[in-house]
Amino acid sequence: MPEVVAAPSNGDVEMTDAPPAAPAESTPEEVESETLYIQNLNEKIKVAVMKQTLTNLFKTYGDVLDVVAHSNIRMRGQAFVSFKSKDVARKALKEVKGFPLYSKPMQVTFAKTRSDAVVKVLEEDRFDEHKKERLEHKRKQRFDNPHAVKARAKRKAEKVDGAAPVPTTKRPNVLMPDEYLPPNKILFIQNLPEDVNKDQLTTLFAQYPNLYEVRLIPTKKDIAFVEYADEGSASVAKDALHNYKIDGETKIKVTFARK
DNA sequence: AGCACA
Repeated sequence: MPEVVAAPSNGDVEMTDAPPAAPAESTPEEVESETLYIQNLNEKIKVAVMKQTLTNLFKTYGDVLDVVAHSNIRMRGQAFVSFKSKDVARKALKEVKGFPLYSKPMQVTFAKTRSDAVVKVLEEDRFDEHKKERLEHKRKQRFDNPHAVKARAKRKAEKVDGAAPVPTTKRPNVLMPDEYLPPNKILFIQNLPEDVNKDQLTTLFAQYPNLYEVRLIPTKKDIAFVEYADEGSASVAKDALHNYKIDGETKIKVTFARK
């Protein structure tokens, strides 16, 4: 379970001098929403963990009403994060866009449709109606699915041709906290007491299967690297030993190492 | 790439 974590940026507030005049040609001016649609999420991360992480990350901008994510083919790598207002969503979008969560820069836009959670809070009386409509719409989509898919693919293809190269490289404004690193068979141990030795650590980490090697850093006595045979084994040990009180008092920090 | 909410 990820811990509470620093916001991705220093929270600089920008004035919203909205330029409503000419919709930039290749930028089909997005309609704002209380909900953000996030893409390019690391698909190795289990959805429960991802949802928890997103909640923690986004609550620094305002109350998070809901986070929806699915692991099926069509929906994996994506999530919907709902706030109580568009203002909050807009601010969050600006600051979080391009932020590398679990090593993958998040792609953030406004969601196309209204979330149940938002309707529930903003217009509770219409909630049932909203849900009815939504499900109705879903039924229809399913029905004429094959056509829709083809038409969509075609439009996409055309669009790609004339489109300007997408500026995929947005430099993150902050360094990724350890907790957001993707799984790795190597663990990074921090906050070790000065006097631990290799044997102690080996004994500790060998409680969990497939330990491969423990490496101490001669010059930095409070950190170490612990390697397992595979990511799964490393992950088990990490979950078990993160915040473990190694000498009865100092909690060690165990995260995946950076690649 | 992919816009959901049992």
